[in-house]
Amino acid sequence: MTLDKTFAPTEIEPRLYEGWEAAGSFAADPTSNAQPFTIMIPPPNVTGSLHMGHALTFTVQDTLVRWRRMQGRDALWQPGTDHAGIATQMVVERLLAAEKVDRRDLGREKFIERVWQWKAESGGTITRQLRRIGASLDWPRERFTMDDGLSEAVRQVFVTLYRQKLIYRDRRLVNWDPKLQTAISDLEVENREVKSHLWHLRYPILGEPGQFIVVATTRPETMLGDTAVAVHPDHPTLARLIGKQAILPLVGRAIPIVADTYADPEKGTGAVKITPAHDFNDFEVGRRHDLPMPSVLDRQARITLAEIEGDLMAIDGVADPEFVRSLDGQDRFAARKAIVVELERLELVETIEPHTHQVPHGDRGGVPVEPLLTTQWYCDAATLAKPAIEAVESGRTVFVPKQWENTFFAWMRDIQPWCISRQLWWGHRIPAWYAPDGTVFVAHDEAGALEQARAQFGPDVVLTQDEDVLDTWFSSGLWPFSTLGWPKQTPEVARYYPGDVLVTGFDIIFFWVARMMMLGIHFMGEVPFRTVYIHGLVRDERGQKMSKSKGNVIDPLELIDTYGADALRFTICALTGPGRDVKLGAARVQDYRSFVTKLWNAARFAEMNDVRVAPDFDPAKASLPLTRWILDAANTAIAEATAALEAYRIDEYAATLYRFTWNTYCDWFLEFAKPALAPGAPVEATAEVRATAAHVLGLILRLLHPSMPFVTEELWDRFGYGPTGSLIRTSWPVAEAVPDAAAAREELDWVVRLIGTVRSVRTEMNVPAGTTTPILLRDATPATLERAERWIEAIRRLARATAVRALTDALPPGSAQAVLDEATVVLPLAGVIDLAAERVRLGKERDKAAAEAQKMAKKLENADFVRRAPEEVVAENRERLGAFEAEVARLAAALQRIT
RNA sequence: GGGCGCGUAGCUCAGCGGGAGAGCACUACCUUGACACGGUAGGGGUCACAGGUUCGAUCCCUGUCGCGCCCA
Repeated sequence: MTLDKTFAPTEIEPRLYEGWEAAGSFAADPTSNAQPFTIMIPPPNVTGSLHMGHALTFTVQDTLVRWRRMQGRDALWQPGTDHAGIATQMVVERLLAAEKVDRRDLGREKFIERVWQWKAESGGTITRQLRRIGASLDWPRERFTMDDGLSEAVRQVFVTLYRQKLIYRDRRLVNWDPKLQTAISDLEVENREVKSHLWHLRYPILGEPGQFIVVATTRPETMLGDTAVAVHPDHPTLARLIGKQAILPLVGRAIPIVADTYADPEKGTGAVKITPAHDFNDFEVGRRHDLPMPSVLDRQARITLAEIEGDLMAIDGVADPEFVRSLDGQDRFAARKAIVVELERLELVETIEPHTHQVPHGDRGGVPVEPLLTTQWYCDAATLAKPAIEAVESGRTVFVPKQWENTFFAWMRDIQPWCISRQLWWGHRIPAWYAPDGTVFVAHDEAGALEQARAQFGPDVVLTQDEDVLDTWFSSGLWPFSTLGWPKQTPEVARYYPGDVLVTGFDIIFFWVARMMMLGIHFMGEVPFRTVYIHGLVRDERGQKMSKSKGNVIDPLELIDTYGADALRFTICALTGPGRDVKLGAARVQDYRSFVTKLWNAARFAEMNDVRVAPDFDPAKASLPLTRWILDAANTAIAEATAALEAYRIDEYAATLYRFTWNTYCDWFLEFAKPALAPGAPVEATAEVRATAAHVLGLILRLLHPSMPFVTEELWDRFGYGPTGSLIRTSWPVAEAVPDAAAAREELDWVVRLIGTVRSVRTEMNVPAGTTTPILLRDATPATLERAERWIEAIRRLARATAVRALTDALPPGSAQAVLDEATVVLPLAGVIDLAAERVRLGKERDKAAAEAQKMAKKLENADFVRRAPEEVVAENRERLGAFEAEVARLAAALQRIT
């Protein structure tokens, strides 16, 4: 079975993964008696390919799932993808554009066919890539948000909420993306800083020739739709104009000057133009003052005059219908320029100041959104939010880290109606049908709508289905139960809802977590998950966000190709602190690849030394200090690793195992084991050491498996710990009592400190590595001397010693000395070391110990400290004072001997 | 403007009331039969700053400065 010199992930990983998948190792078992453990995958977009953010979130999820599965839980990690309405439609439209086809020419039905075709051909990219990082998803359960079953869930939810009046149609301002020509929700709008101007425009006062009210605006092109000018009621100079009328330049219409606190006297000129149909604040002002709300921009954000045609009039030097008509059909930015030029010509521009402000942009289309007055479907989020808020307040769902609950609350407590209709083709079509007179019927299908129509109208009428589709997040919001078969009452729904933990980034707390909470509670009567674990974002090594435009994007698949999936996964685990972004570059992954290699080489060493699995090995029967010591240390590692995972401290879990594997098992245990494994060692000791080495290596493989599934499974197989591919289902280790652990710890601790002390002195005194010396112990107790004798082989190897024995005579000339507990360690190095340097070194050691002792003494002299500090703290300080004082004395004596 | 988070060794971060830590990087030595993707040892920090609470503060409180993010 000889292990290769190095671990070759590219060859081994696919084979292992296929083996697991074929064997059904990832499968949940609804018939099992085990306690379920459920994680719903945040469904990646079907258009997606694996990026570092995915690598982070899926590594964390897989680590948790594999761990719980090993603990014997019936783990369900539910896979699937999201149809991603806008994103997918854009991908297919681009493909069509390459064929010089517009989707409108193709027609809705044909277009949707094309999307499905695209999905069949290219939609599997992300799921293939998930396999590359080792994600143990239960693939036969894979779902897609547009599957029949999930679509049925969507219709069921829509119809139910409609009947409960929690979904309704409303005509109000909506965020309109003129590029994609669809409404979008508040969340899909991102404010971007834009350098522009603030135009101060003069609106003539009606009946007061030569008098103007000056309004400041960032959007002169919307002035055609102005229906008022607002000033603050308490404005010192402008308030007198309230109740008068202004003449809207260019249009010629008279508009009222109204009092409204929305006009901030400190900002701009103190007067603002009110365009209710094209600004959210103005819309509210318009409602308060019952103003007309003409739209002057169409769905492509071009000027349209249809609603103001009748208002146009010619006023010399102020308004010119011909000019206004020339704007019809012009793009909003072209119109802005033209209007400013015309107003300047009319001397109606007072000033133009440079102005930087936040402009809302569509997150997908990337162009400024246009508030537009349209009829859309809305969901009454405020009502649904209440129980969701309550669930988090009462702790039925807990956020980790907890501070994200504040973010959740802040948004949920001020939640706005959720615009759920989209003017797209790819998505869940809204199950609403209209009679010729506009009456709307909401039903599961057309037959249901017809039935309702017959009941209302008597004779059959022709119904047309709503053209719009639902916001993608509407179906994602049902994911925790729609994937389980709901609305059917499947065993899965009963068993795997609610889920245990949702793992995701903070960027979709609003988009997704909040919606799942609202809809899950409403339809299932219970929260969709007990814990929401929020991790950070992946950034590049310098902490910058990865973006294509910056060119700092790292491809996780390339990292996997170069370093292996285990190295990438362990790196992610090690760097994922709570509430911290993960700064990750190839260099880091390379660093942690060394750990994978280290593990591999430790296993090779074991193999070469005939370390074999001993099936009947019992830690409780370990007799040697060395084996008891490493078994005890393993128990500590098991406890720490388990506690870390329970607390979602993936970084601590990784650090604990890194330390235990490398520093404890490799650096000390295997080194100490070498004498016992060497030829000529006592047979019984050799057997116990071998069996223990195998046992603890097995523990390490089990403990590391959740984060490094491939290399651990490979070694598990090669060593024959179990059948091929069985580690994934092997039980998670639990601590097992070790006889006399404290004594073993004390013994090994001393040996480690002795070797460390000797090594330190040798290096500091520049003793050549090849030089060996006896180690002489002065003032050592008989117990110490016996201990040294027991470990003579290890001490020889690790401390470059020829022998260890008591020193009863005078100090040999040219010796180096160090203090270890009650003893002084003496290394006779005549002719090798510089005695003057040794004197300096010992002096420094003594001063250091003396400084510590003095610190302790000073503390203990403080009566307040002795009186008020806890007893054990005072006792500890006394003890340390004693130890330091003894050390100072011994060092001083050592110094004395050479002077 | 409101809120959240962060400022600890050159870098990345852990610790968060009683002895300043890890990994990487660095320096020196070591090609010793698992591993140079290695071993051993070492240097390096007024724990952002200023107050306060406390017997005691990197840790708790207040303020200041700097950085990042979210919301308006």
